[in-house]
Amino acid sequence: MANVIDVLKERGFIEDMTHDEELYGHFDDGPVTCYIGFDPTASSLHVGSLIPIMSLAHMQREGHRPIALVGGGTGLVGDPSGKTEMRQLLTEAVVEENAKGLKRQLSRFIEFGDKKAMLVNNADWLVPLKYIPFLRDIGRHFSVNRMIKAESYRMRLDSDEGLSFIEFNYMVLQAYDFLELHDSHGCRLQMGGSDQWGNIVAGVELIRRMRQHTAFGITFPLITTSSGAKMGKTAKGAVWLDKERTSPYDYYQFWVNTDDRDVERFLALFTFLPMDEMRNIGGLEGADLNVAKTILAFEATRLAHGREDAVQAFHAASSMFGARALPEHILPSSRIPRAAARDDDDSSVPQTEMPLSAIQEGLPAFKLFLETGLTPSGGAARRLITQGGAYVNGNRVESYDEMINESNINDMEILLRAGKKRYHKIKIIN
RNA sequence: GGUGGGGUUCCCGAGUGGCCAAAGGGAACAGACUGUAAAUCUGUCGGCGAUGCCUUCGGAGGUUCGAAUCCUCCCCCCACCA
Repeated sequence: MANVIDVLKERGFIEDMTHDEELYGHFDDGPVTCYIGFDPTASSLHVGSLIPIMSLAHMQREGHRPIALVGGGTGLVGDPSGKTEMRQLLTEAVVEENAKGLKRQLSRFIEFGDKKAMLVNNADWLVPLKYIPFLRDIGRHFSVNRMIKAESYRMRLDSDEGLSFIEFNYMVLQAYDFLELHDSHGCRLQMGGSDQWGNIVAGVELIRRMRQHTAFGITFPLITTSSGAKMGKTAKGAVWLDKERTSPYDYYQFWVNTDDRDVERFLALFTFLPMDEMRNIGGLEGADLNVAKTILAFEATRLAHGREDAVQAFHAASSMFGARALPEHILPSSRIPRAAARDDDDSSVPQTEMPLSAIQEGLPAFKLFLETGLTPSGGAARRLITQGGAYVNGNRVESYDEMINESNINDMEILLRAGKKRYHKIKIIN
């Protein structure tokens, strides 16, 4: 079996790691327990968390045991790492609620259960901590001189905002988490984003000092798009893994719109397709890359939402943007339905229902765009139409007060389009 | 506790009585070009069934024909001093 470190390295997951040689050996010695912490700051994870999630999934696939740690306790404190502003502190109730959603989403990627992956919540051991004993046992191993030099505090120490004492403690608590998991589950590897380096190393050192054990750390690169933006942000905000917040259709669209230059890298990071198949697509150019994007979008959507939703999103895309031939030899391991590239199933295109009577009365086009949410305000709808970006059933709307009525209904539907690629269907009901 | 500097539209940031729905930049949106890509150029970018009306410049009052701009009180942030 391949060493997971090689797998992760090859796929682009590793930015940095502590003691490489020994870490390799650690994995050769048998199943390894490793952990990653997730902030329960929101009730859903977003694509920004996909790197850690996928890395845990790879761990599990290679026979190791991943632990997903929900930061129910540290979430009450707030991690200042790499943040310019102090976090809003969370209440315990909110954290608990968010932790539930987190587990549900992680379950799509990782299998939890006996001898499998585990989910722990650090509130369980952090909340009951007693201040004085904690300071005496743990606190004394930390040098303030060193801490204030840590990169993770630098930004805040230099800024006008400053760093509050509660946040200053974050590193110590996270180090303690690592120690706790080391003691209770023999966990000797922590992974995390590159902004977590300081926190991870703090844990590694704490374990060495208190237990005389070597522990390890791996950090992931910050994934940015080739155009330089932080990945996973769109106009509407974060791209969520929760389908109530980001529909499978929108999720699929997010991936299809990947920058040319990112396709190969993203396939490696966000799908499980074998690496040797990816080398072929390095040769693809221009429009041919869209095949690879289609498969990337399909696979990513399948992982997050399941095959059925992925197929639907794929069909909807074919229906709206045109079906595309998907040659067998490109990424052959993908189970995307290649031959049956149907373009008649647009059921996952965003839609709203509207009573027939409302249409019979007729209403100006800009109202329709406003009511479907394609534009945030009436003014924006007027602007869109004035600038020539609004379409009804494929025909450009010429003026914002153009009346829409029964004559625009096809098959009990009206298809609206805003700009080049935002579609919305109106279902007419009696 | 004292002194000084601040809080402006999504973000940064100009504006110190009318010419201010508020410069400039970023983000975003639309058009052209395209491949549901990038880059580039152009336009838009508070709300409203709209050549006008309404709401906005930390909050509440006040002065004035007129306030983001002046006055009073309050809230919050920062720096230095204690």
